[in-house]
Amino acid sequence: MENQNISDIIESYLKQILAESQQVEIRRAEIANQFNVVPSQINYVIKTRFTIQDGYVVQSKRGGGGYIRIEKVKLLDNLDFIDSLVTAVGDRISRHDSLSVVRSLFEAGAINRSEANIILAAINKDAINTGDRQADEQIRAQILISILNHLRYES
Amino acid sequence: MENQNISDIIESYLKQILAESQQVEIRRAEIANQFNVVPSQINYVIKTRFTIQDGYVVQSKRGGGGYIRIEKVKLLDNLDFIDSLVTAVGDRISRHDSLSVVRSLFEAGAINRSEANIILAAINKDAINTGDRQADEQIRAQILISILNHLRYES
DNA sequence: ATAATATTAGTCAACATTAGTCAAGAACAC
DNA sequence: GTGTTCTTGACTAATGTTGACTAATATTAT
Repeated sequence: MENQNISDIIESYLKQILAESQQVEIRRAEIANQFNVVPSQINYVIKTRFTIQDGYVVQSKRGGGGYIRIEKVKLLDNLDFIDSLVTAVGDRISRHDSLSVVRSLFEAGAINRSEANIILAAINKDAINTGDRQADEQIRAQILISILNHLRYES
Repeated sequence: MENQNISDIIESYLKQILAESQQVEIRRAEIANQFNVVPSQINYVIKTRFTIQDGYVVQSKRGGGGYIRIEKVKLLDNLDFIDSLVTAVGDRISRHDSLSVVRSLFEAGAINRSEANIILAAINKDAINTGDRQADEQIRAQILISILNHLRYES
């Protein structure tokens, strides 16, 4: 049933480690070799699956002894956390990134599963579809920010 | 029963799988090839025969390892009620009228207070404000309908 | 110390691989 | 005949893969 591409597999591998450890440190070339992909694909995986919206912070160093370190971010108290999400949303946000925001809210305990699902219904493609992508991304951002601001005092 | 068109046949094929499994995941091109139709016909079949009214939720992903996943969901017993609200919302809805819709949902027990508040945050003036009143009313309608459709089933 | 070289990771654009949309015409039902 | 449903394909969009080139850091040679 699971029809996975290699990026998904690498993502799973890293998240499996992160499930038991606060952080994971890799050598890019080594992982690339292990999964038989070009090194830059590791950057792609990180860029698309380990963003701050997803709750990860990435640090790296080049040169001899270089590394990429992925750290699962500790959720601050709710207010700072919501601030950081508001910043992350900004003036406009893609559908993909907005999913990460909702997931982060859920994982932080700011919303429960049914609340998350309602928010997802409010920002999905059926809900926001004016025909102008940029307009859609702006509306999506405004809705998310309105909800985030509501969550500031509700919770 | 005799003269089934190809869309009906593809529908049967998928529903046969769904009779034994909660969900089915396909590669569009593969199924199209199997039934000797163009890929977009699969979209047609899904759009006309696997709607939320029928009790199906569809998700998909493009790119390498892409898929279309059809999930059979358990519909709740509030369908007529939801239908009536969807009709009431229509193509566009004023802010004032949308408050009534949310109130109805709350009073019917379809949502609790914090869910209601999230929905209100999603459709209030801060959230939806393009400068064009008619556009705002259309967006508000789409968001509400998307949420209403979500409330049809257990998730 | 400084320069040269080696060893890492980062960026970006081209290409590949999927699914989605839309509108025109065909087939069908009445 | 008319209106609806079905079929098709051209075009679009999203996502993934690859490799050439760049940048940063460490190590070695002088």
